[in-house]
Amino acid sequence: MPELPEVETAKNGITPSLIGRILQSITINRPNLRIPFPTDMAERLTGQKCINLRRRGKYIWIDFANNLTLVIHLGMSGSLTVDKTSQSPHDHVIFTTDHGTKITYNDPRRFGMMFFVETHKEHEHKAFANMGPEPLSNDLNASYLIQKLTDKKSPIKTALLDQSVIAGIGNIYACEALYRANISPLRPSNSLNEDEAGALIADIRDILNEAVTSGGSSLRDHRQADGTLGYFQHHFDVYDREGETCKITGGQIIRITQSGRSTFYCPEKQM
DNA sequence: CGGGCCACCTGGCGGC
DNA sequence: TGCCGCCAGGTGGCCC
Repeated sequence: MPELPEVETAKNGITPSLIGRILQSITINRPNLRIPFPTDMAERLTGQKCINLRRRGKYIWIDFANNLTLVIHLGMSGSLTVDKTSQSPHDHVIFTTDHGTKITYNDPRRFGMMFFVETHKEHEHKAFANMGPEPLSNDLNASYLIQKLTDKKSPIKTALLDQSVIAGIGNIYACEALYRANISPLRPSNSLNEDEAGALIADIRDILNEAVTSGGSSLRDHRQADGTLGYFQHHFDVYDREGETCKITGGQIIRITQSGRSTFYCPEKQM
């Protein structure tokens, strides 16, 4: 599921059940996801009070009163559900609060991860030390982006997936933002001028904000924390629409492969 | 060092 | 109906 809008939706979905609550128990049903769970993860969390939830890029940060922050990444297929009504063999971790609320981490492909950092020392961890600015913050602006792309000859689509350039963008929203900005995904990153960089940033923000408002995108069976489906997938202009007609030019949307990932775009609109 | 390729996993879907 | 190959929202290690 998880690019910035889906991670933000997941974080917001579990926040009311966790803030101010004490974890009563943690059930861990297997030794690892992509990487092993931290040693004594359940013991370190049991009895701890949750005081805040934050998001950085595609990671959720859950802060506890003892200065411990649990970091969760949803990988390709992870989800967090409050009081899930059905069970699945891919329910790997279940957090139970002192109110009896259960928050289930489910992840069929197990590309997700969980680890600890010391609160307010997140940036010392390698996952965050080199991470680019949040796209919805003022840290991202045209002069930053131009400077960051100066020596990059790789395609702009590939650069948008690079979390050290901008945090949180993935394959869907990279395609959608380039479509809106009329920029070909094949353009060398360092060929963008300041106006194009500014327009691209504005479109990235619009897309991400719209998707968050829509509860994210639900591909396959992914759902929000309360079990409802996101619906931004119905607003995709190009993603997964190979062969369909561009609503602006009437041209055909095509699919190409860049760095091993599918790119969807309209060659007539995006130059 | 930048960039490409592949591995990590499971499951759904289309084609034969 | 089955089976098989391909594809999937991400990341990071290895290699040139």
